[in-house]
Amino acid sequence: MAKIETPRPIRGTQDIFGPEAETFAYVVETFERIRKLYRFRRIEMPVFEKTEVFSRSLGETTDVVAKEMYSFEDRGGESLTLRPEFTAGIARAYLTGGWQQYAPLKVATHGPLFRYERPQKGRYRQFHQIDAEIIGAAEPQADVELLAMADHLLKELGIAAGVTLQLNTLGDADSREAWRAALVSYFQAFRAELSEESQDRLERNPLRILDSKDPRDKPFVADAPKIDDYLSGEAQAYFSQVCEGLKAAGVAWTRAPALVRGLDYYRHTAFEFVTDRLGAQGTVLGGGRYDGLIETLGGAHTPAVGWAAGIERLAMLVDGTAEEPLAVVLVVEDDARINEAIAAQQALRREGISAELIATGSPRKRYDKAVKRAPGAIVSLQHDGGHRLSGDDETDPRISQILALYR
RNA sequence: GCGAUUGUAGCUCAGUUGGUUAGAGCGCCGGUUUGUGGUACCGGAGGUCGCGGGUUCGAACCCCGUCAAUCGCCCCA
Repeated sequence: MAKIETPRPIRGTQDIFGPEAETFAYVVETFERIRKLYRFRRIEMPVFEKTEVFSRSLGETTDVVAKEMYSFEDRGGESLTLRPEFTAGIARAYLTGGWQQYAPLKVATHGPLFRYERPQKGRYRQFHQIDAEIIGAAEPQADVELLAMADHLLKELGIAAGVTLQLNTLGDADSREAWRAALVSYFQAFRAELSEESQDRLERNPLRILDSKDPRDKPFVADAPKIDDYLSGEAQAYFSQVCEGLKAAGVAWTRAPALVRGLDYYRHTAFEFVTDRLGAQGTVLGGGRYDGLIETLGGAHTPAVGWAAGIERLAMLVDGTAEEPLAVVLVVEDDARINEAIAAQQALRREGISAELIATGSPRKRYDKAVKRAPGAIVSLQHDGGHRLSGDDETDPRISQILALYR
């Protein structure tokens, strides 16, 4: 048989193993615990949807739709897309699954997402997020609850130090539009002095100029019109209720007037938990209120707010989570005793004591292998029919009891 | 799509101004030590030096191309 060249993994995918996989699981388990505490209901979502689920909601940002999504045709010629985010799919399910009856609905999920991007630190083509949404709640308390949960989660994960909550409001639809118009006319005046990217953004996505990294843009950004001057009374009241609620909940935050969302369906609250420990990819958890989204999918006007966080990025901030220590290693020094060892091993495991068996390779080396596993106790089954148990004083007394049964 | 950096054993890395059969540690396999908590000794297997081309008497090393990884730009729903 001709030997083939081993297929390479797909760019931007990862095989997660060992301590990293443990940390990944730790993040998910912690999220599950917190989400139950806040009474968010678990949902499971399909990994792919009709392309329009995502393209409709993304609207005019054609770059994203055309270049950043994993889209393909199925055998029936229908365009499908691997989900690049949770929110649009959840909004679709809310409409097609009759979930309106549960409104206001608090839901949470996690799993893989796919974006066709060049991988870099903390950014992969298949990546994983945890996600929480409140659908059908228009009041600022919903924003507060979601933010409090996020803050709580980061603290439980032990990564809150060095992470700050940046908070902004985009106002209601009118406020947002007025601000946007003011930004466009402001930047238009300096057009030629802006970076090429920002000149481009002026047409496509003017709000994005505010978080340009180009030093040529920074001086103009500093003096750009502020959203606060364009907020309607209602929008202002909404934002201050969110701020007051966060204060009551004991959640610290800083105002980030340049924090924006590019898509039109975002309203009011926008937020990101940011760290400086992850290089250029500093956002650890982000979200906001998307009151306009569900309408773009053909539903009734439905207020909603949510956030998502990259599991990989959270895991990078968590101090290494070690694999659970191994309780017992059984060393078979006499091959005739292998079945005796298997029986004892299973008995230990049924008692909830983790156990491994070493019975391969040079008999002389087996004990050394056991030592390297760093178990709580080593049991060697010897040629004379007896066994020797070594371990420290904390060794589980059940071990001796169980072994006695399998002499 | 663009830029920078890096590709040598399963892993982490040496490898001199270009010079004979390309090295170490760890891991793996075997032997010695009859061992009681990661640490000893001896030996073995394992390498198209990312891939292709070029320069040269001679290339892991220099040049061109290509692929991949990492980090950054763009984008960030």
